[in-house]
Amino acid sequence: MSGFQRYKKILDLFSEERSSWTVLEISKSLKTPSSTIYRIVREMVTAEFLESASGSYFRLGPAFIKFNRIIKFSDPLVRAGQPFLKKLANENPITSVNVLARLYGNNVMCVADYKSPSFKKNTSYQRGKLMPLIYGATSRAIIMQITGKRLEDLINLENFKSDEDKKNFLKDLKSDRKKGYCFTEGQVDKGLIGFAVSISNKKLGIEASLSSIFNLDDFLLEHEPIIYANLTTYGLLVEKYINEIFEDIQKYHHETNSIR
Amino acid sequence: MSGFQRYKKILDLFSEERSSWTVLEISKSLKTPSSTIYRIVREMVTAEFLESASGSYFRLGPAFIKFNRIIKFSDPLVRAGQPFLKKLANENPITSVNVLARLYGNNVMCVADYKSPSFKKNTSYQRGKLMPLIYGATSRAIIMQITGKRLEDLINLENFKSDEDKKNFLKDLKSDRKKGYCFTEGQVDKGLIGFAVSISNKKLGIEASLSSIFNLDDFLLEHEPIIYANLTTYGLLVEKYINEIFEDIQKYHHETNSIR
DNA sequence: GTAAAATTCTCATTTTATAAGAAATTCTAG
DNA sequence: CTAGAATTTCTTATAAAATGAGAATTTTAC
Repeated sequence: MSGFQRYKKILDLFSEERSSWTVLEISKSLKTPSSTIYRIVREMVTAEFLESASGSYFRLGPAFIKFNRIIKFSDPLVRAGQPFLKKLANENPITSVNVLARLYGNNVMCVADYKSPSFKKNTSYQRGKLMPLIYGATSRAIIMQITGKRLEDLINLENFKSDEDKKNFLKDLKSDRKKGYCFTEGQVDKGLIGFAVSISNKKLGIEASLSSIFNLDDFLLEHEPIIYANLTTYGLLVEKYINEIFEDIQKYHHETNSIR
Repeated sequence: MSGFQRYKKILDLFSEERSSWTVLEISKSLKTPSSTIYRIVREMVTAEFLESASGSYFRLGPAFIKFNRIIKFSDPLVRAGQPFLKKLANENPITSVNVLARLYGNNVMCVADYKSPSFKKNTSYQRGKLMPLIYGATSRAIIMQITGKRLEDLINLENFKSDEDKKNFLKDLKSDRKKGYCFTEGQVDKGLIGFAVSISNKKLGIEASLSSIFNLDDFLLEHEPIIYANLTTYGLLVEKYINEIFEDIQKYHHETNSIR
């Protein structure tokens, strides 16, 4: 355990299900002497990445809330896409959850979401949540823009039920790429269906998707063209705004650099 | 520069105004050789605390979104208070911004906010934003629950305009403590007024506040008792829920510990 | 008030980080 | 496609920092 990993391993213990740990628990879990963990935890408390709670428990610190905010207000994808999610929800013919998601390591992470107020069911798509790479339209619209060795590497890390499954997945990917959008049914949450389009910006290294999720029960075939049209329109709009934000950033850096 | 500080110093460069940096810029800014920064940045990219953007720029990584989510769904204060903010907004006699805030080092940080849809002005109170310790009702309701040496230490770090100012501040603090709530006018945002009550839980180490912010123009004296009653009621309710969450956590840890 | 638990401290030893420059890779403009 | 520039990684001896066992101290709980 060295470098940043030393700290990361501790942070990775914290989850929604288990959000507070004592030093002794951490020490056992990482098989590291408690005197060492005490020192590291103290450092992280100073930096506000951890904070002490009651008992002798520690939990994630407010630094995450602060940096999350900075991302929310400066990340080009979130900045460009967030404002459109509500509009998309309002224009969809039936009640929906609308999601911006992107690649995060070997998973897909939701970075912004808007649920119509009338949408009842809980979905797995909420900001900050990791999603499987190979299930759901949201994820598929992201990987369908990746090709070659990179795609191969990503796919090889996944556990397909069978070789048959893998073949089908790759075939679907191809046809979705041609169609320009994805559709899946119940792959992530039962009773829900998803439509998605790709969002990308090479210069900014953005590989993402915009998706709308509906209750299967609400859905009629006649809705499909409207859903598709909405996603396509807003998808392009988001890409356009990402570009504008990119140019702003460039201009800003140019200015700050020339001043120096 | 050693330990976690090594990493923290880099992260602290990133802000809403300046959200992407090249290695060379970081290197200059921290007066550290670029070969060192390259290594550190690479580590942080692997851990997803940074990510590479276009050009040779780096920005904050998705790890913050992930951990922020875990906090949002597990932090007792946020979990207990978040659901009441909207209710509070709806029961207030005039349009409002409603905020949960807590101590964060030597500042106050907003950890949850709900703005009535009809509230026009932008306020400084948004989740993740740091606020001054000595201005605004939101902050005052937090420090008014701190006493003795701890209070002294906190206050001594602040720059008061004059000794007179400091005296007045301490006097106001005393009288607010007696009244049980705070009121300030235009200390943070011009044209806005704030009311706040304390939220605390010793066992969980929570020193926080619940506040409602209004447009001065909308406000009539007859609103005051209603505002005060709402804040007090919801403040107590939030504290009650924090307590319940605390007991849940205790039970959970008791179970998981006895299993082992 | 006291025993147990939590936390900090000490220090010899091991491990890791540092930084200068070389080497390799990636980008860019023609 | 290619040369040159910019970016990034690698190599290395040396300096610096982390480790962990156990003692010492502080805090907590009853």
